[in-house]
Amino acid sequence: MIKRSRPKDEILRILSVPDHHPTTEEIFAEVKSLLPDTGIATVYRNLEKLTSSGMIIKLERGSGSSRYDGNLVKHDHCVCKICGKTSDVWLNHGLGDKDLSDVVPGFEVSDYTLEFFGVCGECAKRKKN
Amino acid sequence: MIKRSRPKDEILRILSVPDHHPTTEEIFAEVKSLLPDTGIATVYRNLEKLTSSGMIIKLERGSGSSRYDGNLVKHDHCVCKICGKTSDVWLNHGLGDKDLSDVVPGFEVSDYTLEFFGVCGECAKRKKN
DNA sequence: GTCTCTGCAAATTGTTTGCAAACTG
DNA sequence: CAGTTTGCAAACAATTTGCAGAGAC
Repeated sequence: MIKRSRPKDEILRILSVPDHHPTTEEIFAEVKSLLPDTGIATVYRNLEKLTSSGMIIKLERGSGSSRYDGNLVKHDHCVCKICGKTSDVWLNHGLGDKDLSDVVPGFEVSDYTLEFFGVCGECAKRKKN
Repeated sequence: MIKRSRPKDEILRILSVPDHHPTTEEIFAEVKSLLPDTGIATVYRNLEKLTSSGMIIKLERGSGSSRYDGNLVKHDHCVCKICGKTSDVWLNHGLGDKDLSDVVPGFEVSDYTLEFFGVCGECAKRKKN
């Protein structure tokens, strides 16, 4: 059974901002600014609990701190290779409707992740100068 | 300038096996079985060098050791949520042909990753018993 | 009251780095 | 021989865990 707590409420509030995909470190910093004696372990434990109970989505990063998404409606993301900034992408590629179960023979597929990699607007501008 | 070496050659040989996506640890174990005094750092350094020179592809895993792919032809993967086994997926979703540059406005997209998650045949069988 | 959640510190995991010696072209 | 690569050990970064006390239902 999952109980409420101040840190958990704050995390959910932070992740309710549209198109916002903060890293664990960023979430920790924001929670700590409001609840100063929050430990990083609490943030990790809450993010894990919320993810496994399906209330938020974990965006696993290859390197660096994981990011999280509070929007449960299926969509994709684009990730800046330079600063790591992650934004929502709403593309109709048809995968969302497709019956994933027979996409791969002999594999019970239940979900997918589509990520675009590139350079975000700010980093592109910075590179020019 | 990138020079050849026994460990590097072994890594490339291991990754030339079709539909084989070993983790760093697995690659290390296989190289070490042939070249017993290979250090793990050598494997990491070679994988990084081969990846950045475009000779192999790194499959970043959210958790656990990264996997690598020696097949440079663009394709997708499916990943077993239980054992981590990763297999090639050749699907014509049209993304490969699409001009990625205008998939996301204000974002210079240069590449994408599509991964399916589910349960592989072996793990499905094991779960039944 | 019971079971979950918390802060803290220590432990783990996957990866990277500094160094002097060995190897490659 | 100049520049790259190696093994080793130590350093790192992100995350997880053990514990005793505080908090939620």
